[in-house]
Amino acid sequence: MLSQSCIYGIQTCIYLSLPQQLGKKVRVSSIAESLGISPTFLSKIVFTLVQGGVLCSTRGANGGVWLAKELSEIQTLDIIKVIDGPKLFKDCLLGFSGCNDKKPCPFHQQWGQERIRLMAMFQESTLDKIAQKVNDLDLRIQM
Amino acid sequence: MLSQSCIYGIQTCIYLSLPQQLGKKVRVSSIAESLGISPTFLSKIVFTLVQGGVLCSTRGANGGVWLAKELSEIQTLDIIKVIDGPKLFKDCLLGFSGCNDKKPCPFHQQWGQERIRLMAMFQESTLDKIAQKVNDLDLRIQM
DNA sequence: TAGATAAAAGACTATTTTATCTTAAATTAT
DNA sequence: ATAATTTAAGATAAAATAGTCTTTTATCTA
Repeated sequence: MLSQSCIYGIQTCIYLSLPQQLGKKVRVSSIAESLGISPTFLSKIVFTLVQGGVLCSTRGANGGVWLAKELSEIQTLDIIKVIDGPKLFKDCLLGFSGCNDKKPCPFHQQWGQERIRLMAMFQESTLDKIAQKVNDLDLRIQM
Repeated sequence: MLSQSCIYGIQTCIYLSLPQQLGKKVRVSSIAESLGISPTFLSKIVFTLVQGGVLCSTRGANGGVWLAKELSEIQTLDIIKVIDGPKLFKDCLLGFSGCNDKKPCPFHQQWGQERIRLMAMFQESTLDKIAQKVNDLDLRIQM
């Protein structure tokens, strides 16, 4: 469904949305430690998110990364598109390159509907709503 | 979403469901040629489906493979579970191993609902319905 | 200005997935 | 029986994904 890199990217953005981190510059190494991810691997994913306009970063002492926009303006869908690309929401489920509305594969219609629902789920899941949910339920970000 | 092997497996089963092939023993090599897949790669996927009870096979001259059950008794979900396993319908979307109803991740509730819809789609898509659809619309199985 | 810090970049390794090539085993037909 | 055929099996290769290690570059602080 989502690549491991994408999962780490979403986890990172959720982590940066929590009150403890929000508005601060956070070191990639401390994110990696909190989430139990390899620091250098995460730094590549973070850089992808920086290039994609989801995060900002600065180097050097007291450097770190932070969310590039307001929580309400970052959708989970943005993160997925930056890391995994749009293929999940574009490609034919059965891999037929010629599949389209006029020449649909057997799943075209139904998968089209489900895909819209999935996209809506990821669009509506903005970081403010996710952070709220995490706090309300006292969730821990943990593997 | 689905692995390439799983896509090939589903394509193969659909191919075997069409009137031209139904009830016959079909050589893997001719399936592979029709679908544009590497014959030896497909033969491994086919063997997985044989072991999983979806297909039957016999070796030797005039050998080949065929569907192990009635079209109405083979769900796309069966094929997916045999090839990709149940992880799509079990694992936490965000990769949290401790995610469950009592300690849900931020997507647990919504993803749970979408996952049920996806499972239903793959359950309801039995090979008879798919074959019917392919014939009604004069679809070609083509890449 | 110098040293410390932390992201960026590059080279490298490991694992999984996808795919190919060759050989073995089973079945049929002659 | 023997030869031809076809799946099964095994070894190998290529590509994508996941992950590590080292060096470079930018930034802050003393």
